[in-house]
Amino acid sequence: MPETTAAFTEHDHAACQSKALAYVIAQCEAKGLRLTEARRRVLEILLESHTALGAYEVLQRLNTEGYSAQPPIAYRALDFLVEHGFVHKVERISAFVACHFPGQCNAPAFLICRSCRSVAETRDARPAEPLSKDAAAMRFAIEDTNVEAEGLCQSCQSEEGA
Amino acid sequence: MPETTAAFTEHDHAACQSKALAYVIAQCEAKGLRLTEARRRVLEILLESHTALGAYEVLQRLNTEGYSAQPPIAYRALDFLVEHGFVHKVERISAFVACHFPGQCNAPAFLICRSCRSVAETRDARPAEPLSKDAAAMRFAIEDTNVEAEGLCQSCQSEEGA
DNA sequence: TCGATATTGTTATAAGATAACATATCAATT
DNA sequence: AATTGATATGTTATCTTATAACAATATCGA
Repeated sequence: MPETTAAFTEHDHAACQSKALAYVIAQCEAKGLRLTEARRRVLEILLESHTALGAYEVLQRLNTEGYSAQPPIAYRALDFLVEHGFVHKVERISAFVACHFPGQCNAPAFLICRSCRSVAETRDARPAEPLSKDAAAMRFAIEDTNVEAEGLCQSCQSEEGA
Repeated sequence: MPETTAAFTEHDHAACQSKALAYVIAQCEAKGLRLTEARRRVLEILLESHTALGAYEVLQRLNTEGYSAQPPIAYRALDFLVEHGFVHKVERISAFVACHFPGQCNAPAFLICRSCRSVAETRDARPAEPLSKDAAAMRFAIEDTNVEAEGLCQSCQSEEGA
């Protein structure tokens, strides 16, 4: 298996989930960040799967779970989680996915299935490197990058063919 | 100069513009595509600068130029132009920028200035390659990619420092 | 000219995101 | 424990981005 998340492969998801959560808890303690209830719930919702969820989907989940909330609650929690690298925003589909490379995720890249919205995150790719060479040449100061590929995962390819 | 557009460097923009327009016209003739008035106007608006414009900014430009239109007009024209590779959508800022590498633009990558919204497009970078290796390993079929870096261009860095 | 296809015009609304401000909680110090 | 400054939440309203739906029109080949 390449150095990617297990999004499109079988794996022990319970372990995957609890490892990521434990990492976030530890990081928050170490850095004095407050993993409040809203933030933690949002993170847990995202950790349940390797699927990207829109802010309003997260919000709906919060509401059905008895945490009655308005949009800003979800967006603020997501902003916090994204800011600290615990969650990534997948720009292409305006959705959010939990980071599954706790502590090893500098420049994430994503494979996004347009059918099931599963998102695989890769960490060995260094896709923005040629870009940084060009950036340096024109004195452009890169602050953040997005690398996203959309397509069909294996199982959704089968279903389309069916 | 690296193989990027001249967005952040001085250049003969009139030539830049007319070359791109001529290419689109030729391509449309060759492929039997219809470069209608709305589509052409939208393209010309985007070609005026290396700045990315939101759909509603384009729409406003259309309206001030006497082409009274509602949002779908702009979105349809943009969809057409994007579909055929004449314009790119910069997902990170939900905005559109004309392609300045007529005919040589397979997997574009962008440097986006968060201050002036100028967008430089590079074509020599092949940033999605490591990603495609991973994709192949998990039988993920990539259909389209985005590579975007946000930051500050040289002149906006100077201004922030001032 | 007919008919199929593609495009435009228009209204309405869906979906995504944030501004603004009041209230509450936390945590460090007195 | 009380004070206080900073941080986070609750809530309303609104803004921005994008599309659904359908009628009217234009284009092009048979």
